[in-house]
Amino acid sequence: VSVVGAEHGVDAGRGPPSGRLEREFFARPVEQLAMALLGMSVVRSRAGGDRSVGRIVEVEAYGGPDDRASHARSGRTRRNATMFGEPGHAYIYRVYGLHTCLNIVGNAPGSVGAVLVRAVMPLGDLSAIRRRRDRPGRRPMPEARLASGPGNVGAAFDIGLELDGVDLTAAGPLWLELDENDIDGSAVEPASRPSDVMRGPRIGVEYAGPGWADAQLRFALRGEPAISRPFPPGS
DNA sequence: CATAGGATTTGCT
DNA sequence: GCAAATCCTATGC
Repeated sequence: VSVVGAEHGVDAGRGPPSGRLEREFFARPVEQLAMALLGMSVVRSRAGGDRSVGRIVEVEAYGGPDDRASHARSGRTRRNATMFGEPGHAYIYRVYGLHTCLNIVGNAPGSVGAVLVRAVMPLGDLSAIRRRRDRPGRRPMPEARLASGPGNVGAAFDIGLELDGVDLTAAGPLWLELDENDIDGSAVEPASRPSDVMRGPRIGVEYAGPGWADAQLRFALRGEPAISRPFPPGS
């Protein structure tokens, strides 16, 4: 894994080797990619500003036009165009008129898909994240709640629509790493512990109908406090 | 061109 | 537990 990030002020020489995930990592079926993303670090670097880091703990996989729960279900549109592009880019969309959600474009060659990041455990620059999330006059929320839920991920990491299409493998405002700020070492082999991964139906896709609404495409690291909503018993 | 509703969150009842 | 916030995409006439 190549070491990058100096252009954004990252101390690349500290700790174990660390660097952006590269293109090949994303070029696989979204169901696999979703599981592999659990435990990875997401890094948001604002020009001349703060740098926020967190650990991905919950994701959902969305497929191509045949997936009736996916934004791609009606084919390519202006909104979802990024989903149909190259793996390793950020697909960002607005929901309910106010929240922005972060997706990571993946897929095997010739396929379409993306992984929705539903929850992140904040690891770095907590004050910057709290500045964007805590309400003045109200009690600071628990760390695990700061980026719990797809809309909260967008708010906590200052991910706006202008980041739609950003290449996550290139120097820029947003990227992913294997072990950046991995304080306890538990993210070293993110996809190698199936028993530590919970699996269940995706959230908020009832409209998709049988076979798609209940497809087991939601994944989370078992026991993580930042998980947005409970899984069905036995997950 | 009009309109329904959404891969959600929050605060109030 | 429920409804408001809020806007733009998708769809149908």
